[in-house]
Amino acid sequence: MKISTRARYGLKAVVDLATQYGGDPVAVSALAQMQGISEAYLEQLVAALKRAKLLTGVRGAQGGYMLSRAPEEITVGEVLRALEGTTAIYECVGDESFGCENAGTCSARPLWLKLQSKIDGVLNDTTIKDMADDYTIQKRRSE
Amino acid sequence: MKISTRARYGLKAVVDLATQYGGDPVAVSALAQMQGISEAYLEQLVAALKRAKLLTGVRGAQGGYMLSRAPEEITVGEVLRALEGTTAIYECVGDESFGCENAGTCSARPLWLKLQSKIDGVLNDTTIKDMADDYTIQKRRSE
DNA sequence: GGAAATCAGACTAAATTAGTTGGAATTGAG
DNA sequence: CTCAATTCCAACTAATTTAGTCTGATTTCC
Repeated sequence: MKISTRARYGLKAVVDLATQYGGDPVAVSALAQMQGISEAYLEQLVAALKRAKLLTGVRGAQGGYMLSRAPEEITVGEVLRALEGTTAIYECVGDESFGCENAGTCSARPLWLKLQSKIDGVLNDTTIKDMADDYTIQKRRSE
Repeated sequence: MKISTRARYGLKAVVDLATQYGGDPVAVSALAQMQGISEAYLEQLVAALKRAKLLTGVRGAQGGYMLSRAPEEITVGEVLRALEGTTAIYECVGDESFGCENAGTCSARPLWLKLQSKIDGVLNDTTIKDMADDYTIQKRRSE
């Protein structure tokens, strides 16, 4: 039940963009440097976020990426869905009501559903602004 | 953030054993048949549950496995930890306080911690008896 | 003694995740 | 006008994890 590096790097990038919200676009190279990861890899992740319309790209020199909406209007759940496709821990409890013929007699399903709803609760309730704020507080503490 | 088949098959087996609690040991072959999966594979999972002392094995003919404790005294969290090693979605929020040097400035960590505690809440609070009961209700409905 | 079972562990196959590579298209700055 | 900085696109490779098989030894009831 691990979280992928995709999700972690991507989410962190969104939070980093949130701290620059309202300013100039930020290049992927800058975002990659902040996290100490490969620019090419992060580019891929950022592209997925753009496809989901969470980010807006500005092409050409001095270009980069910006949040499409205010940090308080983007939830962590949206970001993870853009990066991982779904937040479902198991197909049979996903959004797209995948029809499992045993759904009626499966003893584990009620648990997976319960767990899933708790998870989605946290994810859909936490915004990027919440995360950016936590970050700022922690940064201040460590200085 | 998927749940492995290991976890699903193993947990289901524990629930199946719960419905026989107090009776004779149940052979892996019988458990495997109930789920329609390979006996050899399930044997592996059951062995992990035995190592964690959740199940007790009875060797020899007429042998099999039994729950070591009453269904209401085994939590889903224990079962998953036995099968998957941990329930941590990411090392840095696991039990074994893995020391990440960036813990102080990592903007994502508070989220992972929050999510992790919700997840553990559900898992440690749901017992095998709860699951077995859900199963019985569902079975009755579908008959 | 033989059949039914656990127990043990190495092995293989499949799938997923992580990351790289190469290059085309766009655009601001000089 | 041209060049450097950048997004954008897609196919490729490598690494890791998960799923599942195979073989065989050991124990114990009948």
